[in-house]
Amino acid sequence: MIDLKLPDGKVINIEKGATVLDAAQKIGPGLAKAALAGKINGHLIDLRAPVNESASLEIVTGKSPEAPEVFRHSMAHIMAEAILQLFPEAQFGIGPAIENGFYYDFLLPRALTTEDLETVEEKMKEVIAKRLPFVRREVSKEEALKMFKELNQPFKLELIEELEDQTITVYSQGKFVDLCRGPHVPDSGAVKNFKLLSIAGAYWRGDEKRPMLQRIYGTAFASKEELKEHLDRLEEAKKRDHRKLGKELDLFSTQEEVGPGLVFWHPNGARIRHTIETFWKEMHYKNGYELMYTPHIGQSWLWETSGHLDFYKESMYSPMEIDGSDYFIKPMNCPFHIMIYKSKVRSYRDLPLRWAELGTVYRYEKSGVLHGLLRVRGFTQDDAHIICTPEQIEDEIREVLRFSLSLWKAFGFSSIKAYLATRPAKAVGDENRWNQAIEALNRAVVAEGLDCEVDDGGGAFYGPKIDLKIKDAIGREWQMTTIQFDFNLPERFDMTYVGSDGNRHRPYMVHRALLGSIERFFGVLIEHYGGAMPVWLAPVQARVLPISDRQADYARLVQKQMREAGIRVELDDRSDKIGYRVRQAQLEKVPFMIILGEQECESSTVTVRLRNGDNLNQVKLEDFIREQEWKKTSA
RNA sequence: GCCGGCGUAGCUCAAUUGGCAGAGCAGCUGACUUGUAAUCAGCAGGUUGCGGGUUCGAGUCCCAUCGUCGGCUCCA
Repeated sequence: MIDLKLPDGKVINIEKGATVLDAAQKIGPGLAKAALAGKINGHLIDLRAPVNESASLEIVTGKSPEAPEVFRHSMAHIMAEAILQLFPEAQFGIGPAIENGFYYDFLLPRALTTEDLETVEEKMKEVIAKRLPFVRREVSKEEALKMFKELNQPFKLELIEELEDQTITVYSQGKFVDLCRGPHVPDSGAVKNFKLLSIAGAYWRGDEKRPMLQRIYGTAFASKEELKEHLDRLEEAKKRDHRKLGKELDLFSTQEEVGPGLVFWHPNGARIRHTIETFWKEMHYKNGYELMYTPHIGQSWLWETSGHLDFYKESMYSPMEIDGSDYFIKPMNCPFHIMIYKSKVRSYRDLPLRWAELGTVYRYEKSGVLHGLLRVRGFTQDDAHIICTPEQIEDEIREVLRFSLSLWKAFGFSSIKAYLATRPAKAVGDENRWNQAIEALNRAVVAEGLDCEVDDGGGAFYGPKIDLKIKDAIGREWQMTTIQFDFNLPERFDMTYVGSDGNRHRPYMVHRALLGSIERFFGVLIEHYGGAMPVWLAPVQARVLPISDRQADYARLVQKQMREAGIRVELDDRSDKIGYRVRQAQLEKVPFMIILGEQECESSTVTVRLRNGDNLNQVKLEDFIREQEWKKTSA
């Protein structure tokens, strides 16, 4: 007999070699029925796996946090079996569980269509109905190689050959056999709430030189309700798509005749951008930054010195020749800021320098990766460089982080997580500096009470960094802020300052972009608010709607007063019915509709319709103006 | 860049097996003077992304190209 310690502290005894399912049975038949897998000493294992020694045991049910990974992975196998039935000659790549779902990569004799998804789904339902057991087997490496050779599965052979272990586990259900570590649900009937979502091309092992496989993405959840919730979320995301809203609200466009990835800001979008940038500039001045403007192009010397022409050239636009010299359009602002730094001798008394610029850069992005405002070829970074002494670095980092958080709060984002990336194997800069930098980043995160994940060795070769990911209104994470040390450029450009000892020293340099780029930020902002911008950002904050011509004079007076109060206000006195004009303002997501009829005219008041349909009935205009936040003041 | 889908009026979308390119909204003109998400009538709007080809005939089929969408990859 062996002891199994349960999560609640209780200990049960089972026979050595009994299965997890036996143990679950012993705890309770209800639990055994709901069980999907087990967890022995923290490791996920099959329900039918034998337990040979005393350990801690947890039964994984549909409600466990580990469950989705297990049943989604099983779902991928079920899909693979469906594909095998439809295409007996199919070759299989990999099929893992992913966030919210699963996928599997196949090499098939023909391209799949969206109709095929339904066929595959039907087949999967058949497989599920059969409740085929997932059978785990351990075989020797040679045996495995022989097995998958017979099955004509070259991708699997490649994977097996790379495995170090001499014992290989394979899982099978029905006719489908797969190389797999497991665990899986006990049988194919254990999970049925799924939907196939899309087909996509995917290179074998992500390598563009290897064959392109066809990937099917699907989603699966423990309950019908959760599945529906997820599908609704996808639907909601579609509604909020910034490309759709950008067109509907006339915010921006890209134009085929001009070039992909180049953004046109229409008047409405430009209004919002202007408001964002004005606020951003005020905030920077208040937080001790200086603002700068630098050129858009520079001679090749600059990019040779910075190293960009060595390792970033494929992302840069080709040079243009001017008076016999090559000029490149800038993909980054840093070399220009450095040139300002180097324009005179700097003393330790001048530091820290906080230099910011809304700098527009151009990068060549592969055509296939362009995406609305989120991935473009020309964009404006809200860039800054902090140049300081070693003694100042800690305070500076803390300050940047604090500043960043205050900016996010102002724009209505509160859920933020930090990701710290440390020194990779190949890196420049001496280790002391790296350590000091990482320390500073670490302490700043702690001081601000941020959740932080550490990516050990995930930093760039030139320095460690902190990225901030923000969560939007429907729970999606976006990587926006980056705070990045650079031990490379100060060396390459030989940046120095004169210390109190009269000697020259190398300053620290930190790149940081808080919003990231204005374009990308705008895209995220649109999706976060579903196009209904908060009042201070709305391109049109209020629209005055007189019921008939008889209120025309009063309407003009109201408009004038609001305009003089600094409000972006429009008058819509067209001879259409009020319902029509309300509808239009509503579709344009104007925050306030100022309705003026006979009654308002007589009582010298206004009635305000809000975007949510609520009314402020016959209020005094001054009171209404006073009570709203028309402009965000930089705190 | 690669794999696959899509591209018809400013927008959203129709157009049997290849057989006269159409509707709603938006726009313009006029009437209506209106109380909270669409008043009515009329007018105008197109080289079906661009270029080739097959065919008596192409929005529809084929090739190429551009753009876009879903992914892969990249994001020093």
